[in-house]
Amino acid sequence: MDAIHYTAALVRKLESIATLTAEEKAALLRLPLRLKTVAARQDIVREGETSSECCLLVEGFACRYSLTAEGKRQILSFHISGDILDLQTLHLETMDHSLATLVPSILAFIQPDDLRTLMLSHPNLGDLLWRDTLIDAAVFRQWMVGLGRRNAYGRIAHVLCELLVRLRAVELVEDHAFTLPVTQAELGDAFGLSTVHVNRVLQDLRGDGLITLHGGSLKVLNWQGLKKAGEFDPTYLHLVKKEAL
Amino acid sequence: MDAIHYTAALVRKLESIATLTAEEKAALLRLPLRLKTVAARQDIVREGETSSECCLLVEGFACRYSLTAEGKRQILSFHISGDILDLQTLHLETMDHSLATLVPSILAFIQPDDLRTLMLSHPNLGDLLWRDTLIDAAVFRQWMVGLGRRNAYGRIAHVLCELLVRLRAVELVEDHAFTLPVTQAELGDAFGLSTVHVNRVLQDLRGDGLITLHGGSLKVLNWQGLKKAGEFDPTYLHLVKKEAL
DNA sequence: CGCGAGTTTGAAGGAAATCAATATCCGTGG
DNA sequence: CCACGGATATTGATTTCCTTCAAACTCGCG
Repeated sequence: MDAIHYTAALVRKLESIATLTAEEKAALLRLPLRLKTVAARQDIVREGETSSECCLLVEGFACRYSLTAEGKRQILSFHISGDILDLQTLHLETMDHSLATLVPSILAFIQPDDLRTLMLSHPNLGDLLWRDTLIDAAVFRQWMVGLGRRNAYGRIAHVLCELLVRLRAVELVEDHAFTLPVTQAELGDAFGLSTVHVNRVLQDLRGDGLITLHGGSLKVLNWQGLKKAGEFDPTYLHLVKKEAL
Repeated sequence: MDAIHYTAALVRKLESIATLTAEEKAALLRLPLRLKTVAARQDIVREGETSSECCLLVEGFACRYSLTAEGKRQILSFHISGDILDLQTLHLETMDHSLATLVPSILAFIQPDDLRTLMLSHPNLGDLLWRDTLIDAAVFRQWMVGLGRRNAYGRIAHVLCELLVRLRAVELVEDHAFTLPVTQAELGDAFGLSTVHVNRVLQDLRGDGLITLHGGSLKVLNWQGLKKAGEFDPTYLHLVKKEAL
């Protein structure tokens, strides 16, 4: 990340879901931030806590998760550069789930009051943040469809599509390839699958010539095929620029 | 529903998640409404449509759902009296899922502009509506945990707990009993289960003395047991009055 | 080189789906 | 008031997808 403006990631992300005026961009860039670098696999906020700041993921990869009584983990969403992780602290007191980094990341904490001031002076930005939380909810719903009604192959294909489109919207995709810094165990936690089965499904996806995946880098070889396998329709992401898909 | 104020259901619901001033209540009750009665199992809005009004469920039962390519349905949430069904039309253009009634219902349509005017004059109500959409998202997340990490028995137990608590918050529960106007097929669509399996799980729940269910009426016999079976913790509903649970 | 996290493979077991049939409920009209 | 018909619920038998357990393998790294 170039050093100039850490909120640039946020601007770029918000521009992917709406159009900003120059003044709005400037106001976003003026937001006071408290920066923090965090190692991989560290909790950012934990279920039950009352977090007093909103957290912007400037660079890195994070996830939202919840633990069941037996200690099983369900990952609820993945987050990328520019995502505001806990906008909900603006309106809800206690966290009903946890947030954690997946790789070493740069976080920027924003005072809720600064955000409120910003929204008062720029109502459109307030609407835009609300829009962003609604899109998050749409992503949850789409995952629910996968968990409830798609088999493992379709579920994994679907999220890979989702990640490709979201990452491309913030210009983190090059030549249909992106970094997926997630272990197979974590993929399993995200889709309610065992590590073993995730592994087998990934092999199928490779065998069917849809993707390659090694180290943390994923490349989509057959975008049409992957979309079809995951029944992926990007409408729910409500991006302004429709992708050439 | 007593005829006086159809928005009373909304006031009661919002009061379950926050405290309202007298003036705020009055402003809500002044909202212009277009009323409509709808038969059971009718779509209210369909995926892909652009809905131009916000829909308040005054009385009845509704659900949110999505269809996969093979025609499988995933129910995403259940809605009860007082719920605003598509607040998202305020900020998102196209519906990424559908809404339907489950029983004959009374709907009240509100013009987004009326809502916007209301929020301008009463910023707290705007915050409150935002809070409501955040709570909806929390409910989605909780269902995801169920779909991904709980077995059929736990999933069903969990939603029954959720419905009891939500219905009690709007005073629709008497003596641990409420109407659950949902077929076993619909429960299956909600939890990613087959009708057959839902049936077997319900028998287990009955056999374990946790509930009775006949016709559309459900009674919780053993609340502690049901909560335990569903690992239910009502925190995520963010209700103001904590229940005596 | 050797260690450990992550990945891969094999075999066996289980939760839930599917298929198929029967039973029950409930509203409607005779 | 009862008989009928369609929707819903129940039951049994079989199959499938995925889990669990256990072990071996690979790769990056100190």
